[in-house]
Amino acid sequence: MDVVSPELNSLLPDEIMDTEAIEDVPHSQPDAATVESEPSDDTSVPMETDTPVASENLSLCSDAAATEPTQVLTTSVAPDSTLSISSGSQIPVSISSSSSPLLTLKPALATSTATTKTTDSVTGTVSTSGLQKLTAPFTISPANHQIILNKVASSQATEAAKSAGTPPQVIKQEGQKLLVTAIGKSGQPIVLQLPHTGSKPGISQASGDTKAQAPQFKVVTIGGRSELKPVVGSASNQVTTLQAQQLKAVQITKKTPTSSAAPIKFIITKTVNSKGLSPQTSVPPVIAGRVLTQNSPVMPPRTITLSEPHNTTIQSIPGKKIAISPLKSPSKVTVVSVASPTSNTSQKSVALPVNVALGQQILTVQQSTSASPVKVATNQTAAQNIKPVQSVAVGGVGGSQFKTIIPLATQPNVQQIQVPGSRFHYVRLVTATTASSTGQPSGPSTSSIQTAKPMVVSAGAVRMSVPIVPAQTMKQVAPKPLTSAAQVVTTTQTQQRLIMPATPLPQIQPNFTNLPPGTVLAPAPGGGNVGYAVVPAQYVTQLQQSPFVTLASSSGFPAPAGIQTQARLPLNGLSTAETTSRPRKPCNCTKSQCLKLYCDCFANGEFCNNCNCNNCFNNLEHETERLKAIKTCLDRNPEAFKPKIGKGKEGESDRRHSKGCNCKRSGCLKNYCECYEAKIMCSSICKCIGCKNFEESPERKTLMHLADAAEVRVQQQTAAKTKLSSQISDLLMRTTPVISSGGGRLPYTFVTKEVLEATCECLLEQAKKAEQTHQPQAEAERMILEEFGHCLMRIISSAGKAKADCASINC
DNA sequence: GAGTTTGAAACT
DNA sequence: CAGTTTCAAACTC
Repeated sequence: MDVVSPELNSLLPDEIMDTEAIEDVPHSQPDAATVESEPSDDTSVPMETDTPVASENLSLCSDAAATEPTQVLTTSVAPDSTLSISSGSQIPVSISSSSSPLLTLKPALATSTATTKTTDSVTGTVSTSGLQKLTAPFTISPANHQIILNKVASSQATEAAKSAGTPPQVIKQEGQKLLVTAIGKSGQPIVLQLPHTGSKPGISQASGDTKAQAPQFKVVTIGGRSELKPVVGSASNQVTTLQAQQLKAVQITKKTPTSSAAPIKFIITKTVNSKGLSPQTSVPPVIAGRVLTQNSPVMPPRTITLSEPHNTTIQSIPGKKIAISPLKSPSKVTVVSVASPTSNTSQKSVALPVNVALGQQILTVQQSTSASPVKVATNQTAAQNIKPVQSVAVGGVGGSQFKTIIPLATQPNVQQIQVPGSRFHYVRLVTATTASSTGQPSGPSTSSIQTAKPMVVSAGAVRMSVPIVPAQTMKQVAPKPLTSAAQVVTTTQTQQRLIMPATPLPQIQPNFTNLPPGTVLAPAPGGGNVGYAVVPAQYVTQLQQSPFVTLASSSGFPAPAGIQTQARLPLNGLSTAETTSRPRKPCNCTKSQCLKLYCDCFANGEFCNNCNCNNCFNNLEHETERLKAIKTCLDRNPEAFKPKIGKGKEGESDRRHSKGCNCKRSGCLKNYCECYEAKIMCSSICKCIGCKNFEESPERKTLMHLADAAEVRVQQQTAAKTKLSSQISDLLMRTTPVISSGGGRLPYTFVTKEVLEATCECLLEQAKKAEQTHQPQAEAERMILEEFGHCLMRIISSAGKAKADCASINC
């Protein structure tokens, strides 16, 4: 779907063009031709919050205090149009913020015209302040799912938008509008437009009511086939002019037509609009919604236009566009935050690059495998005006990553970090420190800005760890058909790697191309305006006590198991249980501040935790320094954070060191050698001297045998002990009544045949160990006796404990 | 636990 | 790119 004309596309900054498809939704003027089932204005049944929701429900809810300005957006969708990810299934999508009631999009049965009537379509309450939780319960089809959350901060333009070419407006953070769009049946793109009611002068509009009115709109296309011609973006119709409108368009195409397994992209857009929501206004800002149906006979793409009328002002939409990299992953969740221009700012049609300096708020994580291209165009303004946004990407296909977003104490702004050639999309969240300079601070909106909290992706207490599939290519690539379902959950090969701190260092944009997957967004406590930091996924476990941003499904809406259980997904090839249970080896750095690759923690992309290091800077409190260090390392070696051990040449199944070792004295048979440490043999790329770490090496074989024997012994010993413990426990369970009734038994009472056998196994293992290590007889006896003592102690301890337990039970 | 050895990382 | 220095882990005693 080509929502964006080539010209507009060309205007997009290259940094953000790594998206497979970027759709530009220019002036929003839904063309009648594009909208098939577009009723007249009178008949339009817009999105009303009161409207009984059809099976599909998209709601953004916040717990925000009533005092804070909020918007509730409700969208009604034509009955035939389905807003469900999987066929027929309900897809409630709710974004709730704790601070304030949020936006709710309810697809209604009636189709709404694109008109900008205030009463039409979507009404929303947006609270700009307070921590916002975003709950996105949704049904994800097992296969390619994408969820995109867009948070757009828009302010009502106090004045009519100036003609195109005027300088871009400054975004004022006074309120937020949250638009949630989701779901199209397979092959049916859904476009959500939010035109502003206010008329825009100076905008040439070919036709349509909505043209003049919609200063701000959002277009979200979901599920549309890639090959389908985009409903929006055609020259004649639809939402077109960027100049007059604050535009955010997200288009997702779904190639797989029908099956539930078909890739589904779910887009949630949240717009922050503070101004329009003045408390005095009796009528809450209304967003007119329109459902547009494409001509496609079989899988008609649908366009839902949500127009948000601004009674007082017209929002000019600068040409700023944020292109979100194409979603290759079958499923993904992306949150995009865009600050809407303030009222006074002039409109600018020029597409502005999304970059850190501009303070754009885009958080996108995208997977490459899924075919459907996604384009997102958004308005963006100065960073200080941007509202915090958190995005979680759920990637499905292999190489997926876990990302966890942790809310910051202060509202962060999302900034997209461009990593040329990177498979990943990085987003930096920067806390907005100041209110919008240009915007007219309305009472409620202004206060809300200060109190605005980062939007939390889920309301539940569930810690979110979402696998993210890296975008494979930076260039626009024709979407590939999604293949299998349930990839989201299963195919994660995560590795803990650092990404980037949220420190506002526009100049620092390290090349993360080679960063391994597995990242976490975490708050940067000491980071001042640092909103979020990308931290190793493992570090999330360190922060379990802290409030996490969670992505949870509503109670009534069973989220995919993968999402809720992502924290348990494999990490670095190991299950979470393994990774968590096996503590990372603490570092002992003293001089490097743990900001050089000398530090294993840093090299592995981990924060130091429970280490013995001195003057450690590898933590959230030193995000700035850490970021610089990361950049330095990447500048020196772009692959610095890549795993050193990778696959060998094509056709080779053995792993091998990416650079090879340089050992000179160790013979590559000690852990000094990275190859040996990784339990791999040296290869031709190694520069080692006197290497003995090769296949036929007798020394190596000997070492390996010893190591294997030791490992076996350990395992056997562990098993024996486990068995002993279990048998003791079992015995205690059986003897409990005796104890309770008899008033106590001596420990030897518990030495049954089973216990005795287990004890003997332990002793035998100890004897074998002594024998294999060629211990003298005295030493062997000592080891055996020592083990025997341990066994006895365990028996006695268990017996005593059981006795105590029984006593307590009797009491 | 202190000291030594080692090789990767960092530096020149 | 090569040589040197720095650094922290691995190892030894």
